[in-house]
Amino acid sequence: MPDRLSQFDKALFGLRSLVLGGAFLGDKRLSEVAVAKQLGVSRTPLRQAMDRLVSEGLLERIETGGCRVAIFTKQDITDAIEIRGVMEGTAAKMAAERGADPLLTAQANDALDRIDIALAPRGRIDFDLYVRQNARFHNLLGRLAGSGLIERELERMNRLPLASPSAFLIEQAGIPDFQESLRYAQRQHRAILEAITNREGSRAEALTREHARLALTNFDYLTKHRPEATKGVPGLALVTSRQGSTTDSA
Amino acid sequence: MPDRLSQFDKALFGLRSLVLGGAFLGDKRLSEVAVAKQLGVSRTPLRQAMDRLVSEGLLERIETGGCRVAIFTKQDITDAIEIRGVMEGTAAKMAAERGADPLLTAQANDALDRIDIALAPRGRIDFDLYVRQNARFHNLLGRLAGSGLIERELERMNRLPLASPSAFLIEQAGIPDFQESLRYAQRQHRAILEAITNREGSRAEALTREHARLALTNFDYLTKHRPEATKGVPGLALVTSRQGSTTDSA
DNA sequence: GGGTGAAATAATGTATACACAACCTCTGGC
DNA sequence: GCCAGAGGTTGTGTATACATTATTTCACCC
Repeated sequence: MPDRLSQFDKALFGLRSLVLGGAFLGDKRLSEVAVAKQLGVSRTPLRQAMDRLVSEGLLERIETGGCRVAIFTKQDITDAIEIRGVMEGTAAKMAAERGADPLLTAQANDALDRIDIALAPRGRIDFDLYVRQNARFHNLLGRLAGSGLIERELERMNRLPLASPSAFLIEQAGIPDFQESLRYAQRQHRAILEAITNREGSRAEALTREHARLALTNFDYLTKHRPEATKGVPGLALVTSRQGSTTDSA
Repeated sequence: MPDRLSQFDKALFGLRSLVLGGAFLGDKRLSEVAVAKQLGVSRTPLRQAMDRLVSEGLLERIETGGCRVAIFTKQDITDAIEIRGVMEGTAAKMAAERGADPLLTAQANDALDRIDIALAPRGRIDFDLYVRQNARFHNLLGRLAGSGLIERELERMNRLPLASPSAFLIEQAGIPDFQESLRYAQRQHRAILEAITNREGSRAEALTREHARLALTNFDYLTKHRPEATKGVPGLALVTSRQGSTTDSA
C-alpha cells in the first residue's frame, strides 16, 4: 500500500473494501456519482478503480454501461483455486528447474521463519502475522519462477478474494483442528521450498498443487458444514447456478 | 470488433496497432497528448486504452507516471508460450472431465471444418481463414472448460502478441514445410477435440500441451535461423537480457 | 570547465462540465 | 383498468480545464 495515497489509490482501496464488505450485493448497478461522493473522490479516478476491479474479476461490466459486483458460483471458486494451484505449481517447477535466485530464496525462507514464529508451539497463534507472511511466501513463489509474466499472473490470481492463499483462513471458521491444519500447511511450505532449492522440479510442482488443495478442502468443509461461514467471507455473493451465454461470433 | 466504434475502441485499436507496428519502440515514454492527437481522440479514452494495454502486458507503467512499450526478452516469450500451454491444457482437461457443452463442441468442430477448407489439399492455402479459425478454436477451448475464470485468463493470454496461438504463423517465415506444419497442427486440433468429446482428461491435457509446443518450436527456429523474421513480428522489442529488481517489502 | 540549483516548461493526475442514451414515471386515451 | 407514448430524470461516455509533479535547461558559482 503506497505511503501517500493518490486519489486513484483512495478510490481503489475504498471501492475494494466496500465491495468486499458486501456493500453493493443486491444492487443492479453501481452508481458512479454516489460511490464517488461516498469515497470523497471524483468520478475519474473512481472509474479507473472500477476498471481495475473489473479486470480483477470483482466487478463485471453491464452491457448497457456501468458495472455491478460479480456473482460467484461455488464452482467459480473451486475453479479459481484449482487454476491457482496449476499456476503456482508451474511457477514452483520453473523455479526448481531454472535455479531460484538465492536472494529471493532467502526471503522466502525468512517468510517461513516468521510463520514459525506466528505458529509458536505454545501460546496463542499470531494469526495476522501468519496471513501476512503466508501471502508474502506465495507472492515470492511467483517471483522465484524468474518470469515476469507468471509473477504478474499469480499476483492477479492471489488478489481474487476467493482463490487467494488466505481466503479461507478464518480463525473462527470452525474447521476442526484448525491450528494443526496451519502447521500442516507450513510443513508443506518448507517441503516446497526445499524441493525448489534441490532443483526437483516435478516434486516442487506436485507439492505446490497439493498445497493449493488445502484451500479446496477448507472451502468444501465450510460450504458443507458451516454455510453461514462462507457468507462471512468478504463480499461473497454465492449462488448455486447462473445462466451462461453460449453465443459465438463465427 | 464492435460495429460502431466508440472513442475508446478507436483509441484501443489505434494504439494497439501503433504499438504493434513498432511506432514507439525507442521512446522513453508515450506522450498522451501527442498520441491522442494522432489518433483523433481525447486523452480520457486514450488513457483507458493505455490502462488496457498495460493489463495486457503490451505497455508497462513507469514509476513516475505514464507508460512505455514493454520490453520482451526471448525468455519472456518462451515463458508465455509455456504458460499458455499449461492453461490451455488445464482447460482441455476440465472440458473433458466435466463434459463439454455440445453447442460449443459443435462450434469447435465447425471451426476445424473451416480450417480444413483453409488447408484445402490442392490449391493455395487460405492463410487468413486459417488464422481466424485457429484463433476461434483456441478461444472455444477456453469456453469448453465451462469456467468463466479460465476462459477470461486464456483470452488474456491469447491477446499477448507473442504467446498467441497465431503469433508465429507467418507464412513468409521460412519455416521448412510450413504448410505441412499447419496440417500437423490441424491433426492435433482434431485429436484434442476428440479426447475432450471422449472425456479423456489426461489425454486432452497432454495433447493440448504438445500442441502449444508448436509455437515454441516455430519461435526457436525463427530466432536461430531467421532472427530477422522475429524482428518482423509486430511490435517485438527483443532484448537478450534485462535487469531485474529483486526488492521485497517484508 | 564542470557541477549544482532554481526556474520554466511540459506532461500527467484529477476534477468538472456537457452531451447523449437509457430508464422510469406519469398522463392520456382506448 | 390497462396500455402506450412522451417527457423528465438519472447516468454514463467524452472532452477539456486546472493543478501538481517531474524533467530539462540555463545560469551562476566554485
